Amino acid sequence: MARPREFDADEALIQIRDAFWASGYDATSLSDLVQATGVKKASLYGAFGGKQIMYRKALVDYERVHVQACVNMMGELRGRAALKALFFAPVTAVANGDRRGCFLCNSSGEYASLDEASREVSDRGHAAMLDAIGKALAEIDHKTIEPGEVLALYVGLRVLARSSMSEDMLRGIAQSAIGRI
Amino acid sequence: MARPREFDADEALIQIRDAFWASGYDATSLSDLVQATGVKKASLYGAFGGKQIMYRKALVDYERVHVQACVNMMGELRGRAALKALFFAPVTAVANGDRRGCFLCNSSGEYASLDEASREVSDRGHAAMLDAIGKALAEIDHKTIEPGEVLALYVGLRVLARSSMSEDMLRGIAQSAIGRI
DNA sequence: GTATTTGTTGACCAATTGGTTGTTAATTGC
DNA sequence: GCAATTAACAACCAATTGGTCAACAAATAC
Repeated sequence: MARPREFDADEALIQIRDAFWASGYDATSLSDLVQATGVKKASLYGAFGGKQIMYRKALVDYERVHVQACVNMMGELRGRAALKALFFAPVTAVANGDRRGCFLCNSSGEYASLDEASREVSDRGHAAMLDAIGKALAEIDHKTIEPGEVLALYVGLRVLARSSMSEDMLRGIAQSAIGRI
Repeated sequence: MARPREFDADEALIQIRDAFWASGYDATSLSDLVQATGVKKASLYGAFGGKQIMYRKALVDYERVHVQACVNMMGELRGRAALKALFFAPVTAVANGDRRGCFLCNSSGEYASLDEASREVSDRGHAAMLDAIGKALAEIDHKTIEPGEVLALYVGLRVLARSSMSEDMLRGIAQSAIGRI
């Protein structure tokens, strides 16, 4: 009963998510988002709302797609294989030229710049990761290692992948980590 | 033979460093720096140069003071005690209400926003940490754990300390980590 | 005291920031 | 065909961004 939208909002949200993922909240301007989506600013506002809302929706989308994929993958592989896949994901990402790290981990780094709603999404994502890690650890009957330690290692790998750390070094870390579990 | 500066440049750099440390490069504006230092913008430019230069000098100062302090501390404690201190530093910081994390770790997260000179400082700082960690590991005759794994754990702890992770959880991670070395 | 040098200051700069609004253009129900 | 609804778009908004400049002020050398 009204004029239909000319762009795919889901597709635009993916571009928005990738832009925030690569550069973070503050370093990504509205013009960056306009360029990334090919959608005019006012239309972006009409479809999503303000910048903070776009960021939150981008984070939710990342949680729904990537965090869920990670959790599902770990649930299928189970145990040590699941943790191995978790540690090597950052390595293969860098091997493919992807140094964006993990959007969730990045959001922790700029937690202070986020609004309350985005913080909750970030916290929820971490909780989901912790849960999947805890299950994998239980499957290999590990009691001395905290799930949080595995998460911290993963976050550290992802953050270091954003800097200049070499693929080989990252792989060495992942191998060392999985060898000690 | 010329008019003397009315403010202490070293003191101002500390305020600038703390501002960047807390909020990162993009989220810290010139007005933030003016407010933090109490020095007018043009004087700041006269003493330091542009924003990027101020960030780089702040990072260098962090490296000179905090990274060096960490490296020295580890050199004195040696071995397992050094690594224990490394892992518990983020916990005590949060216990004192300090969730700024590690300026060096934060710079990795916004590596893409930095200029080449700042990246080099960041890399150099990581190398110094790796070196100190490697020495501590050698002192306890540890061959199966990569120094990079310890660094990744530390970075992960520091990044998670910037989000809402509880002090207790961080302490649990630190205890788990030191218990497995 | 004057020249020189350099710090301080506030005004000023163009560009960009996130965000809004009024007009026009599609679409459906009737 | 017309009313209702909503998208698209350009123009516009105040505020802020990083950065500069010219006038003035303080110190020393001579």
